[in-house]
Amino acid sequence: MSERGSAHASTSGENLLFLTDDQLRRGIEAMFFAYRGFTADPDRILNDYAYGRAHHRAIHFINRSPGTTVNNLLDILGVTKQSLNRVLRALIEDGLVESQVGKRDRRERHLFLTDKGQALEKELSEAQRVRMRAAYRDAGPDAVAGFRKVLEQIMDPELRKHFQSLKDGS
Amino acid sequence: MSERGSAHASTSGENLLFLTDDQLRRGIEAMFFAYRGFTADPDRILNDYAYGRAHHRAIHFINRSPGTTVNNLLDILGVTKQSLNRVLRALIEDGLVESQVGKRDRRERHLFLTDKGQALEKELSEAQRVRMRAAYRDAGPDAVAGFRKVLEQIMDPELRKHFQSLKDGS
DNA sequence: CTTGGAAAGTCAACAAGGCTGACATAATAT
DNA sequence: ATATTATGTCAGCCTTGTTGACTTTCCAAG
Repeated sequence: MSERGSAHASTSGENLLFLTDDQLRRGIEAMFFAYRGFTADPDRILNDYAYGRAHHRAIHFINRSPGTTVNNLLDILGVTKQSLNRVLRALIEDGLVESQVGKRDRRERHLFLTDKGQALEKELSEAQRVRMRAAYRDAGPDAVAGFRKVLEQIMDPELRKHFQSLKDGS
Repeated sequence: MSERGSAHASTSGENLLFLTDDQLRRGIEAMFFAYRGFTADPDRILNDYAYGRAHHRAIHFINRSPGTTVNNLLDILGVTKQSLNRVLRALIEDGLVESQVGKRDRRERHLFLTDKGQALEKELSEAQRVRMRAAYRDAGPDAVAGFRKVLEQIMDPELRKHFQSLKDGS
């Protein structure tokens, strides 16, 4: 934590200019505008398939952790089972997701993407990656590290756990 | 500018590891989880007032640019006038927003927060700033700079203009 | 073996907040 | 005069979230 030489705004010898309300407000607005861009490309594609963001999120995390249970997905997505169920039902009916009864615990349903589901997942995630790749490249590796660091701090601790447990494998 | 692939280091003398699909996916998930945290605190407050995020956004940008017109707000928020109108009507009826007929162009309505509106704005934004302040502090100034840099690149160019024009004054 | 409770699914009803389309009004611009 | 712009409004639709009530399945503890 280096010292910064410049002028005021310090309570403990550090330059805390980056913590002014104005800086914070800039960050808040940046999050707002960026999130719109972040979802714009997948949204366009989903529209063609008559799906929405809720379907995208389910597809993403099923792809990420094949065989995950409904309850686990519920935790990650933070919606009610009724809400998720509506989405899953559509995806299963349309043949994008397969639901397998658990072997150890046959109450549980394990979720998998079918080939068709994987195809859509790839289309969606690649569209989203194109934008992120361009942003990362323009901003550079140091900026990317900071980006991720701040985002991680913004998360609720509960969600941060989920995020981190996705780091390695499911 | 090609370079894709997973794990090899450089094609042009630079280390491009931060552009791997895995890194991109991590960023995508970080955005997802962080945005949830980002909106969580205001959402809780809004719930008490029977308002939603749409009201928050309107309040935020009216506070940011007092006297802004409906059309300008429409551009920034990226929703239809019907959608915005529903929200504005509620805020005006409840005495949080005041709508003044334009003087030069009397078709326009200029929007202002009343004292009551400013009070809610302050409550909402302070709740959001508490989280952001903690995140900024934990991540440090360099990370914050990178955070903002990447977010700005993620925005649609159209929205980036709006973001940037909010930098100074309205 | 019975039973309590967990996991999952389902139905119904509702709300917020998006959307489109059609139309009204007022005022500016041509 | 007429066209265009800015705004407002009504009606209706969709997605995606919510609660509440209820059922089915099935594991596990008594």
